[in-house]
Amino acid sequence: MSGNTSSNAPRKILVTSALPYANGSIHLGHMVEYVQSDVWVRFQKMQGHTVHYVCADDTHGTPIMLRAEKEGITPEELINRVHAEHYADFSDFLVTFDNYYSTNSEENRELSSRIYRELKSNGKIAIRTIEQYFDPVKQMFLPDRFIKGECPKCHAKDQYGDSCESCGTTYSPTELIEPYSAVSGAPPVRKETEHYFFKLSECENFLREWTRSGTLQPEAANKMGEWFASGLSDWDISRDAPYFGFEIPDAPGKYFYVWLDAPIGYMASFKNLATREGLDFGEYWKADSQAELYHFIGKDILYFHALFWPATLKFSGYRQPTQIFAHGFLTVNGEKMSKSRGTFITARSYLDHVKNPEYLRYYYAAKLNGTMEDIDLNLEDFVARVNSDLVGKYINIASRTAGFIAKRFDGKLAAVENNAVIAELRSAADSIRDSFHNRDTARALRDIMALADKANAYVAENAPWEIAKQPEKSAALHEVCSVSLEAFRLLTLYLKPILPQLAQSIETFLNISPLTWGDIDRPLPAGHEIQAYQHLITRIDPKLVEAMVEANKESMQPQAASQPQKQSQDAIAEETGYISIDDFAKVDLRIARIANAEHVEGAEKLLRLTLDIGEEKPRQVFAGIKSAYDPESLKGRLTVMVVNLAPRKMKFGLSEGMVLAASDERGGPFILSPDSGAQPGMQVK
RNA sequence: GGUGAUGUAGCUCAGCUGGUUAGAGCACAGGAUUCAUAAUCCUGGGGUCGAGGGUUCAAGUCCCCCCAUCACCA
Repeated sequence: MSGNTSSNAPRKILVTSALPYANGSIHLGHMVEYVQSDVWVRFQKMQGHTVHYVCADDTHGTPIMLRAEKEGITPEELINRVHAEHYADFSDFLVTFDNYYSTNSEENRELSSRIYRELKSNGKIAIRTIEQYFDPVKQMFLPDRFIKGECPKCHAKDQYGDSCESCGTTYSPTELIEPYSAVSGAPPVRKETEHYFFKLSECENFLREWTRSGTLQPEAANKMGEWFASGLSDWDISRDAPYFGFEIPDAPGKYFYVWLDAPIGYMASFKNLATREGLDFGEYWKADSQAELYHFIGKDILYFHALFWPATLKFSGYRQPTQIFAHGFLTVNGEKMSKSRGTFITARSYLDHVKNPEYLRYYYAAKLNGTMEDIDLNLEDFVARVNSDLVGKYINIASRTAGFIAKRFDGKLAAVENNAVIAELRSAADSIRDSFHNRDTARALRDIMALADKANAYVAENAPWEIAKQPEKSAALHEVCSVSLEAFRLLTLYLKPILPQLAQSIETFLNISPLTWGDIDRPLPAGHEIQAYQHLITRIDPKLVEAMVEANKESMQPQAASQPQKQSQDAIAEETGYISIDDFAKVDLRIARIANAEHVEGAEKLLRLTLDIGEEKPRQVFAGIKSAYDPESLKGRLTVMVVNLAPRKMKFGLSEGMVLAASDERGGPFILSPDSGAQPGMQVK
């Protein structure tokens, strides 16, 4: 995959990142991909190539429709709001799309319709009657994820229609026992309907060849082999109304399945950009295009991008992707992101707490190696690594030498010719370039940081602070510091795709124009004047990371059942029915002494309790236990109360907590009593 | 269940087509240094390379079989 690295001819490159679904926030798992592709794009731009980088929100489908309905807004309002959020998140992470569009656009409607018509005229569309579950209350067909029921294999309750989270079995929703609609709760009925299919089974020869032509990573190609082995079946590309999406031409009431128009959204986003900037759309998308097309995706959507997408393009007369770059998932502290552990961190939450997006960009880049392996965000390692690499090693080189240039040489540099350290930094350029090109930023950063070590060793060996004490060695001091800053300039150039903002502030500090790859051989000249050094970056305070994790724990409100997500990292496993110990710990239960209990005038069921839990002022709690207890008998008793229940204003006054009592049809309520020895205020846990 | 991948020092990871005493960074210990919002430099401890078989003169590196983790199964 390094075939093009040696060529310096300017190339035309179109890059995409996967379209995030407009049904949720961007989280740190998503950011892996956007950081990876943004770094690659910035690197290619530094090489002098013409690069366009486009993306869009993926806006269609049943989940969007239902979510908007639940919020009482139109789907358009929902996707507009989410689009703004997503765009802000990406911008603040320094991910610079040339266009961030929406699949719900006229360009996309036109392109989707055109492609469909081409597929149809090429005989690749079939219409078949299928039987599908239908929600009789909601009057709609139900996607698999919206049907729940009992697993046919392990008999776990409330499993989704496509697979069981308890035993891992996959099945079709028709196999579920006692299915019900996740939308209305009603038992779904089987109903026939006509669906449109893309005849993928006829594309096997083409796809076998295409996947062997260097378009995929070796691991991805292995996956493909597996799919070929099991045979390709036709792809259902239609959904019935009601559906938020594009209606299929000449097929009233039938809509394109979201996964049909989503990748076409890449084209539509580019088309919108092309119109705006006067680019030739056809030059990039026609069948014999010489431009290069790269898709960055997560391994979970390889199937769509490596089978459906190239086949769709091929049989509608367009070019196919040059390469598909799949990456793995993100784990946090070695585990799946988890809301209860506070490791399900949104991009916004990271920005709010840790602030600087370049720390995370650096850490991700240090982990990504161009394969489909998962990467781990170990939060302790994150802090240690960023602090020692960026602040300790890299920035420190400037920090320890720039002062002398200002103090002793009016900010002007000396010549740096024939220096061994500089020569070594330069000679690494090709290797670093290849690593970037191959998306092995982990290797690139290992090499770059090894060079930073060399530069620091150079500073230590030459001890400018020693030379500075000897006025007659002024020239030597000048040279050592100038060499160090030239080394710093080269390191900055190498790091620029990953740390664009920091690089920019260093360009200002060094008083130079924006660095490109060609500047490697153009050192800071003798007499060049630099700005006074001021701090460029600060260390991460581990407390900020801790606070971020805490905040994400707290923000886990028991929101109504989260919508199914296309992003498979969305920790659907949260719905197993169990709560974690952390969840339980949120309930602050304490032993309370009933200091007073009395009837409430006008209340049928309530008693007013005055509860002593060791606080200065006893709590007033209304409890619905009048039917079972005489107030006098309660006075002095110990019981258990929920202390941190939000105070609630009731008809008879403010209730500042709740006492626990048991009851069912057999009787009650019965309040709880602790064993003797318990004291008011003790925590129950 | 099938398939793909991963498992190397406390942590995060390198180890190309098998070849001398298995490496780096961080962390840790000792020393040096003090220009800078305490960083850096030198030295050191620490690994039966997931377990077990096998091939080979030689295996972290190839083969087999287990175990664990992750993912995919339209």
